[in-house]
Amino acid sequence: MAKELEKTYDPKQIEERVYGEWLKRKYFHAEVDKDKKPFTIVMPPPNVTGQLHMGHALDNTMQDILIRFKRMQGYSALWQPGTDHAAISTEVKVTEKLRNEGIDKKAIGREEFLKHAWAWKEEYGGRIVTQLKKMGSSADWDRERFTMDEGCSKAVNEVFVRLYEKGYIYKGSRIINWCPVCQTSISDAEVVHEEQEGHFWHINYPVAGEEGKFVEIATTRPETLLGDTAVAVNPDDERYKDIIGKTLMLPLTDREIPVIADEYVDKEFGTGCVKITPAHDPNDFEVGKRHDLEEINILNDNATINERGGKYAGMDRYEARKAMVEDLEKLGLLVKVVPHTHMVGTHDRCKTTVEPMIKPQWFVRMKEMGEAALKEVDTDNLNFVPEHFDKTYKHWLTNIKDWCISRQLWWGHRIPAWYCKKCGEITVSRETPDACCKCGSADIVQDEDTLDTWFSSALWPFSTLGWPEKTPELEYFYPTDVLVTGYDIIFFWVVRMVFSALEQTGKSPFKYVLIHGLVRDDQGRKMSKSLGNGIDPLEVIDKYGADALRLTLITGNAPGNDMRFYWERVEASRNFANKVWNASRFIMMNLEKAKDDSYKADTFDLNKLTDADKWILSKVNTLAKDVTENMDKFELGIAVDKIYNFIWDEFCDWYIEMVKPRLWSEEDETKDAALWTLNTVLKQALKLLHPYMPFITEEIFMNLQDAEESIMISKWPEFKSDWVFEAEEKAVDTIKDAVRAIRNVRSEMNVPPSKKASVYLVSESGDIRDVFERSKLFFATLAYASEVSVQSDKTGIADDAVSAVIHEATLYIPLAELVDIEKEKERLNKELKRLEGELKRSDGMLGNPKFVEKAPATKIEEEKAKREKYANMLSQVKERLASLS
RNA sequence: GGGAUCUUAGCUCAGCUGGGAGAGCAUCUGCCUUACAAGCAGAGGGUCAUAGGUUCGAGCCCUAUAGGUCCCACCA
Repeated sequence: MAKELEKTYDPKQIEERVYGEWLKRKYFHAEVDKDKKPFTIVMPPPNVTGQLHMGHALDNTMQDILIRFKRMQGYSALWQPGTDHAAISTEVKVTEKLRNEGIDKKAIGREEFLKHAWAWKEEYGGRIVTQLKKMGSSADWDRERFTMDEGCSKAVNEVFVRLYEKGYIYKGSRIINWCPVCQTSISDAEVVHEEQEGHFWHINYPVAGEEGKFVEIATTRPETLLGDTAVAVNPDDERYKDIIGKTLMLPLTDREIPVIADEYVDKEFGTGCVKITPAHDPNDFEVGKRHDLEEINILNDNATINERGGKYAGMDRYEARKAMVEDLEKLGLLVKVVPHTHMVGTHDRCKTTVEPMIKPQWFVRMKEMGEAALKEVDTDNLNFVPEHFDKTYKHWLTNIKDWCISRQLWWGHRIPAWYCKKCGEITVSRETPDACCKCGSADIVQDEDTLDTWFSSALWPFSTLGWPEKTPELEYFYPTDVLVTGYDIIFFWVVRMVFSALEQTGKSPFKYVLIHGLVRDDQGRKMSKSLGNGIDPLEVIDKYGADALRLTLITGNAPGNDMRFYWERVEASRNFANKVWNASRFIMMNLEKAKDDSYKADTFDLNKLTDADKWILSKVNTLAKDVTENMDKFELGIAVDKIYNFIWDEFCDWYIEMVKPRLWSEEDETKDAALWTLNTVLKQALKLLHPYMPFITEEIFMNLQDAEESIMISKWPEFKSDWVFEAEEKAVDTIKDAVRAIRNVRSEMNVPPSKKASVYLVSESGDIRDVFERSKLFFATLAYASEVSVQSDKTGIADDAVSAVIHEATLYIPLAELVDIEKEKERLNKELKRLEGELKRSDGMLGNPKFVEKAPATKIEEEKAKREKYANMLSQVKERLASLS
């Protein structure tokens, strides 16, 4: 059975082999199984063209932990994976690639371009999935989906048609955000506002027919002057009351524009006069609607000035700005230029400054669906973890505007709308129609635009399960249980999934939204390509193993909080893996030497266990309960911290050390109990650790035992009432106290471990004496004692022995040659002071009538017990001091 | 302008419903003790941002202040 294991854990040799084995045995695959309860997580689909980064690593680790946990608990646990077509970024990449090959996108046309795009997808689409596998992700790859596959596309069309028929999708000419580089409209969510250093140009607009009279306006974008169709002032502004209704000569043009009054204008800001450009500013657009102003578009799609711009036509927007400012100065109309920092909208993909433009686009009406989504989060059907993120969600939904869903791209779901060339009617249809729905003409042409990527991702939780078909999967696995994602895409994605699911399926798509933060660099900066400070998860895996990376990402982190990445932390994780490895190695070595197989018994006579065995069994039992509870609350950081402490401190540093003398001895009659306990507790601990560190736990588990075929599908440890041993826990805790007290004393006296000494334990309590009597063997080892004498008084102990006091007992170590009486007194006095302090605190509480009156009885009892303990220890210390002087 | 969140040991962070301040790393002191030096044993180090308040009791709840971070927002 157990074979020889290397002295240090080497993940490289193991991870690929173990993962391959899991795949081969189909452990990741979840089926509809009426005998089991379903548990479902849908993976946020990474971009097909993307590469694994720390964000994915964290996101996927958390999901994998939850899915492995639930799988072991006996659920039919489905982790539904897939990838996203990522419209803009893929289109940009493919276009770039073609350009490098000397191919012009527009020249080859839509059909041909899409062939290239699909080829690109085929080539790179698998990369991210391969990388996710290296993390140990146990997703059901047999069910892998793609947002543009047949089923998802069908769902997209279905939703589009339904919303259109309901009047929730409409086409309209509105002011939208236009990216001049990507040459497409983008939604509000895709615009990021960046602070930029700019200028305020103060310009005089001459009043028509009144020589020498001007209205001074201030603008940050002077080039938009060409599209001005009014100047607005506040109706209550006394300064400008007299010019309302007058006409101004628009400089650099031959147009005249009116002065209008509108509440929108802030009297305090700028000059109090605002130029109105309805075609290139969202506010001005609104003002224009109110005052019925002409909308003059002065820009081409690539942000050069169009034919309406006269002499500036053809210039780029910034060139035109410069030229116009110069011309205004020549005309003496430029009053001043003031430096001004302001927020400028940029496209989140390419960082280009967006240009507001009026364009015919498709929109989703958000009012009703937004309200439904808003209400849902107040029910138990939808919960954020941590809870406060529901505020972010609500805040966004409260201020939501209609969603612009059309994109002037080729890569994506083409809008299922056809225009009739004859009558102009729009036909919206699930399948390509033969004729216009109104006049029957076959002369129809499909809308050129595609849908926003998020339109299809919004359907992901149910489209991947077969919706709109009523599949068994949809019936069984939907609604899903948990969505794991970063707080940065709550508005992009979570909100849209919720309202889409509510509208289409009548249910919230998931019960919990587990939010995590960002993985930052060691200086707390966001990892980014431009800074070059990103750390490649694959490099971490290569150097330290996937388990170490996973542990690092989970340890010491609370839901929703950002974390910093330190190589030192990965090292610490790796060290833990090695610790687990070596402890297991030690145990297996000893199991091999066992005379019989009784340690394998599922039912072992617990009466044969010693105090130490019962203590650790009781501890691992409590651990199972604590870990399960915390994982149920999504407190993965707390759960893994408890496992770590149990394994390293309690199991390795204490229990294994306690049993060593029994294992060394040939004829110890409790040896089989020790072996059974080591084996049992290790298996329990490995199982609890498995979701966090799947590879190493599997590798050890497979070497350790042959009863179960894999730790992945083994049974999750449950709390067992017959593994509760309170008395033994207390007894061993007392011994640990004694051991620590002795080690402390020895360390302070600089006694090396090699120097053994006799230890005397003196206690008036028969129970305490029994405890030490029973555990004498390991107590002696841990306390570096040559021999241990348990007695009820100080008979036979030298007066100058070093001593240590614990509750209800005093320990003596006669180390005459080493003892410095003064130093010993000093130590005891320090202890005296500490105990007096504790006693004072305790007396203060118990002496407070209000505390005794109002505090819960258990608290008071607890405090009384403490007081008694300290009083007892204090008197021992005093006695000891007295005997020394 | 609105909102969220943070301020705890030298560093990075835990601390769940209020009941004697924790971890990892770093530092210092001993140890090559037959699983592990990627280890073992021990130690030092914190008026929990500040000021009030509620409470028998506050790192935790309330209010204000200071500083940091993030998100949203149409101030030209």
